[in-house]
Order: sequence, then structure tokens, then C-alpha cells
Amino acid sequence: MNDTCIRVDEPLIEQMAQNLPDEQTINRMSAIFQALQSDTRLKIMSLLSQKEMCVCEFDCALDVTQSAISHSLRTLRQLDLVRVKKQGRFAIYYLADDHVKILIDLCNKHVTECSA
Amino acid sequence: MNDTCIRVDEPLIEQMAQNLPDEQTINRMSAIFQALQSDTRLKIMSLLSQKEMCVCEFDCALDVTQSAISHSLRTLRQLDLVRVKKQGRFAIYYLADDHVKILIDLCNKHVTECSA
DNA sequence: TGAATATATGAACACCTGTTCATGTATTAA
DNA sequence: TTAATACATGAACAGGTGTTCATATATTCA
Repeated sequence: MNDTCIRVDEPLIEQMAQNLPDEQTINRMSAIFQALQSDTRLKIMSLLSQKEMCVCEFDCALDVTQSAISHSLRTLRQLDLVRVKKQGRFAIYYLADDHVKILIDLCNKHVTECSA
Repeated sequence: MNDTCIRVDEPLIEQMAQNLPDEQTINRMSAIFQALQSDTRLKIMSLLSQKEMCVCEFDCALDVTQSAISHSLRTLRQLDLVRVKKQGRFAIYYLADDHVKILIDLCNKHVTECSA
């Protein structure tokens, strides 16, 4: 297929393409969605929207190894979706900000409303 | 590691685990985030939030093959994130609803605000 | 000090994803 | 009818992801 069909207004499309978020922004957005695409990490985020938690508590609530939880938390940490504070030998995790909570809630709402 | 540490209030954690969205909801949510995790699909969604488009127009705006675009659109269609209407030989794609647009905007906002 | 607890991390492996290539189908135009 | 156009789809392959296992580190307690 060539790059143009009868419907394509090339200058317009090119301008729209330039209105796209820049590559760096796209990358960071896709990284966030990528992080939220795992069942385990979604559950972690959902739990954290109820209260802050240490790794043990996740271990008790979820059905994966402690190692898997730590790996998941690292991913979320690196994207600044969650943060840690150390309390003695415990690592207490909490949501980085409300944006993320809203993201999760919005998606949940979309899914449950649209399947109802 | 055992399933309990000194911090764990087991009945509470178990109740929190039950408050989690059910498996089906979690699966649908992760499927949506999974779909939005690809640069190409994110760009498609961003373009669609500007105006409805046919496949040719995506082909003109994006730097991947028409095949890749069709595959991406199928993924988005199957999750009801976008919809199609046929107009002669053209397939016109548009966002399924506003939830999704808000999701994208919110994530974009998060990324650009937090990196500023 | 030494043992137990809480968490992190590297390696490895099975699985999944996104792309391209090749090709198929449907619609229009000549 | 034939050729061209617009789009869809299956196969296949490279690259990435999530999990577990084994192990390391850091903190507390005896």
C-alpha cells in the first residue's frame, strides 16, 4: 500500500502526527501502562489504594513468591508509581500520588460499567 | 519466608484481599493496560483523540507497516477501546468512549507534570 | 556474637508480544 | 471482468516479561 489514499489530507495528517506527544513522553506513558499490565502489579496497586503495606503483607495477600513481589515492587518503584519508607527491617510501600490511584479506579470503572 | 510477619494482621489482610476486584475484572483491566503499553497503539489512540481516521491515514502518520497497524487496531477493537464503521472500502476508526480518552490524557498529564 | 527475620537481586527458563512478510478478501473503477 | 485499492490475517521470528530458585544483604533479638 502506498502512503496515501483518496481520503488522506497529507498536510493535515502530518500536523496531527506532530501534535502527538514526543517520543520521550510516549515512552514513559507506555512504560506506565506496561507496569500496570500485570495481574500481580495491578493487585499490588489495588491493595495500596486501601492502605500502605510491607512486603510480608503482600506475601500474605497474594499467591506468588516473595521474590516475585519484590521484583514487581521494584518495577513500580522505578516508575515512581509507588514509594518506600524504611521502618526498621520493614519496607513500607505506598502509592506515589493520587494520579495513579485515579488511573486504576478509572480503568476499573470502565471495565465494570461496560460489562454490566 | 513464612506468610506472616509481626506486622501482619491476617484477618485484615484476608479481608483486603477479598476486597480486590475479582479475577475477571483484574484480567480485563490488565488487558486494557496491556493494550495501551505499545508505542504504536498509544499513538493510534492519541491520533484518534484528535479525529476519527481510516487505516490509510494511520499509515501516513505512523512509521510502521500497514499490517502492523491493522494488527494493532484489531487488539484495540477486541477490547472495545476503538470501534469501526465501514464507509465503502474504507474502515473508519474512532474511540469507543470518553473513558479511554481520559485514561490517556491522565497518564500523559502524570508523565509531563512529574518530569517538569 | 550468632541466629532469625525481612527484603532484594541475579540467573534462567517458559511464555507472550510486536513486527514484517506474504497473501487473502472486499470494494470500487475502468 | 479485470485491475487497483483498502484492509485483514496467518505464520514466523526476534526480543521482552514474569516467575521461581538460589542466594545475598540488612536489621533485630537473644
